[in-house]
Amino acid sequence: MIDKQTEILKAALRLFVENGFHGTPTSLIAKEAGVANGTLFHYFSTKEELIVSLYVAIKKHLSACMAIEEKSEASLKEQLKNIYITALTWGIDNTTEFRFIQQFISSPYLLKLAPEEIQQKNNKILQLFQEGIDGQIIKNMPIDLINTLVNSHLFGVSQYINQSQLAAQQQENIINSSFELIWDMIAL
Amino acid sequence: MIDKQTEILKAALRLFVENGFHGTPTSLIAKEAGVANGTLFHYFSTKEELIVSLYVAIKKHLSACMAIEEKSEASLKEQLKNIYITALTWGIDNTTEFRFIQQFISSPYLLKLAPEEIQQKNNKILQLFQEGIDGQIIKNMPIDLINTLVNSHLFGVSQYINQSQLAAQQQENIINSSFELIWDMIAL
DNA sequence: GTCTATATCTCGATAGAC
DNA sequence: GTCTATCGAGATATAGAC
Repeated sequence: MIDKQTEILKAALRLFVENGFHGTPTSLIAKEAGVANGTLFHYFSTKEELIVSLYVAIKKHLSACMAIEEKSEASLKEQLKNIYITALTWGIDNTTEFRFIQQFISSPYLLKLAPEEIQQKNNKILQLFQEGIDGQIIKNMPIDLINTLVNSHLFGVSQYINQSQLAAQQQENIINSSFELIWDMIAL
Repeated sequence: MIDKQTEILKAALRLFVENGFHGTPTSLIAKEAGVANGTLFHYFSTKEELIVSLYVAIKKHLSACMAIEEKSEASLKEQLKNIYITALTWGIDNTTEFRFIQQFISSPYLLKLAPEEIQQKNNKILQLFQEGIDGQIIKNMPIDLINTLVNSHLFGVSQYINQSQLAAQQQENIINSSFELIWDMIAL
C-alpha cells in the first residue's frame, strides 16, 4: 500500500462511479481501501469533503496531462488539434475518472466548489479561439460558446468510443477524424 | 391541487435538481408536495421507483413534444432542423427537467431502467441520418456516432443558453445559427 | 386514498486507546 | 496516524386508524 489517503481516493472513485454518491457509504469506502472507518475521517473531515477532494484531484491529474509543451511554431489548427487529441485520449484512457467528472458536474456537489476552482484554467485555449476569430480562421461567435461546444463534442466522442467496443485501428480513426468534424463546425 | 401523484413528482423534480438524490429525503418531498409521508409510499413503493418514474415521465413529456407532424415534402436538412429546434426549445423552456435528465443519465440509476426504456425511440432521426448518408448529403460515418454528436451538441447549446442570460433576440439568433453549426459538422 | 405514528436500520461522525 | 467501538441523527418504509 502506497499511501492510505490515496487508497481511500482510489476506492471512493471506483465505488462512486459504480453506485453513486448516495449508494456508497463511507464505511464501504474504508473497507475497500483497507483502512479503518475512523482513518477515513482523519483525512477527510466529512463525506462531502471527500467527494469534492476527489474531484479536485482528478482535475489536477487531467491538468497535468494537458500541460505538455507544444511547439509554438505550429499553426493554430495544429495547436488546437494537439490539445483536443490529448484531452480525448485522457478521457479514453481514464474511463472511470471521466465518468466521475460527468457525474460530479451534473450533481449539486458542483456548487460546493469554491468559485475559483470551478472556472476552468484553460485560458490558453480560449486565447487560441480568440486568435482564430481575429485571424478570420474561426467563425465569429462568443468564445464561451465555442468552448462549450468543443467540450460537449469531446464528451460525446469519449462516450461513443468508451461504449462501443472498437478495434484499436477504428478507434484511432475516429480520434483523428473527430477533430476534423469539430473543426468543420467552428472554422470559417 | 390537481392530483397528489403529480404533486409528488413535481416536488421531487425540483428538490432532486436542487439538492441531488442523496440530499433529498422522501419526508421533505412529501412535505413540499403537501401530502403525508405515507401517501408518497402509496404511489411509489420505494424512493428508487420514484426517481425512475420521474425520469420516465419526463421522457414521455419530451417525446410528446417531439411528436409533431412534419411535412414530408421538406428537404432532409429542413426536416432535421425542425427536429433539432424542437428539442432545443424544449431544453430551454424546461430547464429543470433538462437538468434532471442530465443528472439522471450521469448517475447509476440509469442502470435501473429496463433496457427497452433506455434505448431511444428516435428511429425516425436515425433513419434520416441514414438517408443523408445514402444520398451523399451527410458524411459517411456510423449513425450512432452522428446521433451521439448531435445529442452532445444539443446539450452543450442548451447549457450555454441556460447559463448565460441572453436577450430574447440573441437567444433566437443562437438557436437558429447553432443548427447551421452542427450541420456544417455532419454535412459533406 | 390519506393520514399519524413509529419501527428499524444504516450512516456519518466522534471518542479515546494505542 | 491508525484502530475499535459506539453514539445520535435521520433516513426509508410499514402498520393501522379513518
